[in-house]
Amino acid sequence: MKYEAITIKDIAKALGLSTSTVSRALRDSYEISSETKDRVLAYAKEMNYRPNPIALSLKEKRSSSIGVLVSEIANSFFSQAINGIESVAQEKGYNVIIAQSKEDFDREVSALHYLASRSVDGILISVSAGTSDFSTINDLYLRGMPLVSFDRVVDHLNMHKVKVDNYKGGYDATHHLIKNGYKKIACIASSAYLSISEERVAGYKDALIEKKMGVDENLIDYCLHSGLIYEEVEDIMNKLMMQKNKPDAILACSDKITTNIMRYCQDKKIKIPAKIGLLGFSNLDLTDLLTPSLSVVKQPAAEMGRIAAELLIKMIESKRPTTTFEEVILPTELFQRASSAKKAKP
Amino acid sequence: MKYEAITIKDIAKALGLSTSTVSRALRDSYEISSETKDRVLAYAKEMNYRPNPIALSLKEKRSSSIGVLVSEIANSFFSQAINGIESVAQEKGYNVIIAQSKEDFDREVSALHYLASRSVDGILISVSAGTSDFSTINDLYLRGMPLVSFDRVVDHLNMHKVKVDNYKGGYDATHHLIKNGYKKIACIASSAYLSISEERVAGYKDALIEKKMGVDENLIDYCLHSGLIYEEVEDIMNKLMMQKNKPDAILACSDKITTNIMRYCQDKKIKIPAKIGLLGFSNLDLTDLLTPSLSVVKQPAAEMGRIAAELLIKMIESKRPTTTFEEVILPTELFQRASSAKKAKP
DNA sequence: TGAATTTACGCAAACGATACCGGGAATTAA
DNA sequence: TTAATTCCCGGTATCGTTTGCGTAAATTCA
Repeated sequence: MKYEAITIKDIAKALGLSTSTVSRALRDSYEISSETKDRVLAYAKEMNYRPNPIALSLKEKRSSSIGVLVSEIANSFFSQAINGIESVAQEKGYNVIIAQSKEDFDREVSALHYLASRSVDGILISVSAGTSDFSTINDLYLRGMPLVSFDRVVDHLNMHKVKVDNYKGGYDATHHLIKNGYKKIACIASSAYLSISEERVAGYKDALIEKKMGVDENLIDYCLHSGLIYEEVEDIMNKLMMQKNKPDAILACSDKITTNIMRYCQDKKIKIPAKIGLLGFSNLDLTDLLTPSLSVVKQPAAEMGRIAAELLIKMIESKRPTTTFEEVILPTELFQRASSAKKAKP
Repeated sequence: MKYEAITIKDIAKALGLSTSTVSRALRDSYEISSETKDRVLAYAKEMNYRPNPIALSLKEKRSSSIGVLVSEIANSFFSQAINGIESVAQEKGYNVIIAQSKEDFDREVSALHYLASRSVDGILISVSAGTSDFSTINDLYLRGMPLVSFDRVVDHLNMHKVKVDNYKGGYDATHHLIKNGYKKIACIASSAYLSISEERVAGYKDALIEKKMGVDENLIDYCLHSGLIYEEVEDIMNKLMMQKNKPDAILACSDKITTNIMRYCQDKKIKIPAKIGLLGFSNLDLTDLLTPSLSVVKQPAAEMGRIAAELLIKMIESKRPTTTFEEVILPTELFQRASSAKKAKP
């Protein structure tokens, strides 16, 4: 069943004019008499005429829509980011088309191809945790597709980047744990492919080194799927808790990892923070209401989305190809709560 | 800056063929010799040819995209629903274009017009809490736009509906509270305009009446913005806690209302469930980890999204106009946890 | 009055792809 | 040898819109 709507041709036929006259009348061209304009406008309004955006897209070679590729929509960070993106897009007259990679490289590539085949004017991308090959993205860049990466940016590619200060986020979080008396701090990061993992871990390491605490590689681990699967976190936690140098605190570097650790500790009846301190990167709204209330590093998700969307639309609407790329770095925010409370002196 | 891509014309010119021949070769028509097909296919592959979806849309009068209108993307229920929608759409070759109304009627109308002007083949809609006038939706229906409403459905309009058994959800929740010894159960619902509010409240009332507990209208209140704004919930809670017939339990009928009540009780140091029991509709992942763990009525959000998307795509792809409309009703699930624990005998 | 402008509109091409129609060349049948 | 097929392929209209160009009619100017 089709949704049939009135076209410029219908108006032309009804009023005995040519399509060009109608088109110009609707665009208020100076070469159309005011009487004709009035007739056309009145009829168009009466028939509720709306220009066909697809025909316009074909003509103008632009679709007025932007693609957003994230790993998982049902993730508080990304849904907040999309919220920001949508608000900017709506304001500037762009559609937002969303796609999710589910942290899978193949799905990411096919989603990119799908979006890229000229159905969007630009793409906002946060790469999947499973992605180590960026040739598809680079191909798009080389072919002139406006791209902006956010959160999980790709360091060595030429494009605008919007991210948080992951190094400082990791550093501050670790520093806070140290200050609160934790001695053996483990770090569970997302996929090692991601620069955000690298940076957060670097901040973690430097905080330890600065306090002369030494870095134990056995206390550092990575989740290929960013903790999306519980078992992934479970395995790492089992390994960590079995080893001789057992941690007394954990820095979790993504939302799902953080909450899955909480779930693990609840299952295994490991008391937080008595047995183990916990501090995680998270954008969930309710972390303050959790048991125990969760210390988190929060990212300004909606703002990242807004800034990324603005950069992208600026690129799309620019006459000349963009040659210099910005890297916008926003601050993270540390919320100190019960899950990383000061450790009782032994 | 534009993203230039190869067209069928370029291939035709390069190989000394006509566009029609190239088109047929690409579609594997029988009237093209296998040599020509091979040449075309090889060249197309080499040049990474992809058909222009916009040109196709114009020709076929379909855009292969569906619009989704929700009140707020950064809401666990809707992001889970969108997740389900996206997975079905992706599978069937449709783009998903999202728009949010922010619970505002005007934004809803303009978003609908935006989506409707032939840039989508159909629309999935969950109406905003501020909507009492459904003429825009009805206009779209009359003009043949395929529409499916989900969650917040519109009762008196002709369209497929996918929802949960709100009545039973409200009834079961209230029954559970009664069974656990609560005597004065308040109910805070979303906008009174929404049928989900009406149905949940009806279930609540019937459960009370069945136990001969009587319905006190002073214990029932509505949030025009579905609890999106904290102050809205704060005002209602203040009113409830001030009045002489103070409730000893609350049934909260939406995600944001539930969590904002928890926040309120934490602020005001009102102990849950000692001072007041709490049970809410919610789709958050972490309700089991909250303090206290939160009793909830959960909706199968992703499944609702999937079913709604399937119904919509079936409608879009149907040759004849849809005349009979389905109403799919899914069960809710009640999770009994600490926030509504059995009341100690006084 | 005749020429030069201006006014107000129509024609047709273009965007990329598809499909109907038609036709030349090669093959087969008579 | 000629007519009838079959095989391949090209021309062109079409989708809805914009826009450069052309051109009658109306107006202005000399």
